Amino acid sequence: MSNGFDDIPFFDEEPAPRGRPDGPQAGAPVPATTPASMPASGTASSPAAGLGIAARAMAARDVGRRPDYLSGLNPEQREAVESIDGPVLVLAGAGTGKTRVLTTRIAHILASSKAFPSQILAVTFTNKAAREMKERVGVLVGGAVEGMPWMGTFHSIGVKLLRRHAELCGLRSAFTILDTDDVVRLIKQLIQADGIDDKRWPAKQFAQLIDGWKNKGLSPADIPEGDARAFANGKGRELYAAYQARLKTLNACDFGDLLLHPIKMFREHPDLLKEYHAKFRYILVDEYQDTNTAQYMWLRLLAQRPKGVPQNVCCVGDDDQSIYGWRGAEVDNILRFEKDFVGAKVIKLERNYRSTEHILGAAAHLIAHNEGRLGKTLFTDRSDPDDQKVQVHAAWDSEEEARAVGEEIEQLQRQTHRLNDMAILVRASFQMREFEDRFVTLGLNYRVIGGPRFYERMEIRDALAYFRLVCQDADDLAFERIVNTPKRGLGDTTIRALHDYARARDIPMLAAAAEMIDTDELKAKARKSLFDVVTNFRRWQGLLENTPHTELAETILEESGYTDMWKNDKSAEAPGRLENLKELIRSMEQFESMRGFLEHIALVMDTETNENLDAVSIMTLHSAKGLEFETVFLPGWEEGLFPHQRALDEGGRSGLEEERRLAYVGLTRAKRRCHIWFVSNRRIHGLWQSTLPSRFLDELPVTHVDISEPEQSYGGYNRGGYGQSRFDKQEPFSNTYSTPGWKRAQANKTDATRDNWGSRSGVSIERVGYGESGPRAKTIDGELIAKSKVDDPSKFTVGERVFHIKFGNGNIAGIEGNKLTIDFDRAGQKKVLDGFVDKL
DNA sequence: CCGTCCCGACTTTTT
DNA sequence: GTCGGGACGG
Repeated sequence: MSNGFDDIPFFDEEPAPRGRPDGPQAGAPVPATTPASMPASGTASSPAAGLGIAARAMAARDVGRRPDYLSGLNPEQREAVESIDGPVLVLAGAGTGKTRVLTTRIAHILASSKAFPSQILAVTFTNKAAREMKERVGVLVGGAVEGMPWMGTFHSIGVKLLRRHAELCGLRSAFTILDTDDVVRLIKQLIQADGIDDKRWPAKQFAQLIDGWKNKGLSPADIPEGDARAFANGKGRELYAAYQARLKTLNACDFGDLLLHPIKMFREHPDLLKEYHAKFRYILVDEYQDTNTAQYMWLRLLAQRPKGVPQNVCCVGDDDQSIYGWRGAEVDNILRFEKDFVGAKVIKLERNYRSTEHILGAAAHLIAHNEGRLGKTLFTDRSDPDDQKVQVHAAWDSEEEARAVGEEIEQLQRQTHRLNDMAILVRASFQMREFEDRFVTLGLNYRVIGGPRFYERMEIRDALAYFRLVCQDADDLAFERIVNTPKRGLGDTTIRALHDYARARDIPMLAAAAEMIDTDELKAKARKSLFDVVTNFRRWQGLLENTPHTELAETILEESGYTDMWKNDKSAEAPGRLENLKELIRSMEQFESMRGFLEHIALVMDTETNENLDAVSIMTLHSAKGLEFETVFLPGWEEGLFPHQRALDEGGRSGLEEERRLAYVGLTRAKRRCHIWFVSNRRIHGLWQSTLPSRFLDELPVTHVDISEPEQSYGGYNRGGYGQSRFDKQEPFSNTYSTPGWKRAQANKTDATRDNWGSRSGVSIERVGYGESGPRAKTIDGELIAKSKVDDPSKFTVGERVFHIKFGNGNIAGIEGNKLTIDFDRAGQKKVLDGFVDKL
């Protein structure tokens, strides 16, 4: 995937600033001496002098004694921590102590008095990671974390910069952050306003397009002509520009803008950028493999230094765990680090402290199938004959899979393993349901991580719209959301009239409403309702500064009739919604103002889980990154699901490699036990499909993997079901997809994609004994391949009548190796492995 | 203005 | 198969 860097003007085309920027800027204090020459003992010139007494005591204590935080680090980790000056790339494999290195490094910088806490820029991807970093740095350096305002996600730091300098980007400081939902609604309005058919050109799709452009750091003028023409009868660029203009009038930003505005601002105001150069003495970036182009540009701007001054940038990441390519992450960023930051030191962390040698061996062998990696090999000293190999299990269908996993979990539980130490990691969230159903039946505690989020609930979004409009009366999206919620007799007609009036005069809708009630353009009833709405909002806005925000929030929800609306609602969900609203108000307490709260809610989307309950975790592989469990279950290793068909169709080879990395992430979450499952039949989109084992199973090394025989299941490979996926050229799911998108994808399928399905002909094949008396499995270079019948002549003939346990009777329409194409009487045409059908 | 019915989607997901 | 959004009719 090309990222189009060559087209992007980078800062290095501008002259680099020379020498130290002028004296300390407003904001954080700057040490009087250059960091390099600063004495290591706390003197008047050390950062401690500028801090409070507690912090000073802390600093003195840390500086005065031997840094014992360094003990317990292995040599590589230690080097990563101590190489403070100049660019450093830490390639940290799974479970090699990445977070520890990052946090210890911060502690080390502080302890060496090289910078104030406020002079360290530490960026993460997720709030979860930011929180964890904060906690762990806190353990090391105590209260000094409080003085680290620049530790957070790319986006939260972006907001902070933007709030300070909003006017440089044509915004006011109280700007609203729109979430995806708002963005789509807004775009839809624009598409319709332009007279474009919004059926043919869905707003959602365009929102994703814009998101993609923003990920690449492209503003409307920069997008490739082809892209611009490809949407809405060629109006893509105009639409994007109109969208940006609209955001400005709404005094709003989308997530992409939180990065793009600062980039633009820094480029246009080099003096301002210099201030931040002086400020951020040390920059640390976590999960560097997940950065997209915009983040990369942002980072390079901030890391820029005059010639001769070291760029104190430390990026930590793992190219093998890059699983967010689909949302714009550029693995290239990490692969190119040494070129980008001249003189960079690259440190590999390969000693794994998490998993058994079997798990590591399996994971390493699997990931070795990827090209385009920097190449790390994890190792461990840990070797215990009792360690279990990675277990591969077969099941007839997903129901049996869930049942068997449930049994395994109960058995572990009987051996006094805690449920908290177990996780089920799925490829796609629809897989979760079967496990949930099963666990409900069993009475087994579970928690689903990453499900629907609190803030996405209707009542929460409604309430937030009220709050947003009070804080920022240009927020038309909020206005439109709640102007008729609860019902006030302000329907489409009224809203359209308001909208037109507002747009014609370029004023917010709330202001338009205020004006329109004095005209006779609206019916008396609507006018009265609107008058009430406007006076309410004016009053609430008046209360904003001097009323405690939780109290104000309650007032708003009461006076607007919103709580009453749910109190009068007889539906089953109503009490829950009221409860959620209470919860919302409660959660506001920890913020100092309503604005602060709104910002938090826009940026922090995760809901915390109840750690006290002992429960099995169920989550997607994506959300499992960064976590670890004693026992990990990996169900659904079937072609089409994992690797996912769409990843293959749309991503080609790199799509497949990303799926493989996902598998790698899954395996490396396990500390001691790892169970992989595949099934022969899965219901997808409501239809039963016969499936083939994932090619990733073939890529596991025999030495670290056991195949456990299903006792009496239909679909064990004893029946021949565990077929030669390596040689498989069919698309197992193809029969079920009939959507236009799917057909398009099929039509566009490239040869490159095909190749990935293809054989590895030329690789030597040998037969080795497998297990004691179990079935014999083939291996390729020490890999499993399924028991293969590829050489056997088929026992079936075309036209023959056969029976399949799930699909019933049918006629054989074609034979390809051991795969049969069968026209079933009821289920239509399907491809099935011959092991699953019987002659009639 | 509200409710019902039908049609389409349906990988992963942060911010 | 199931859910959600949109269109249309009462």
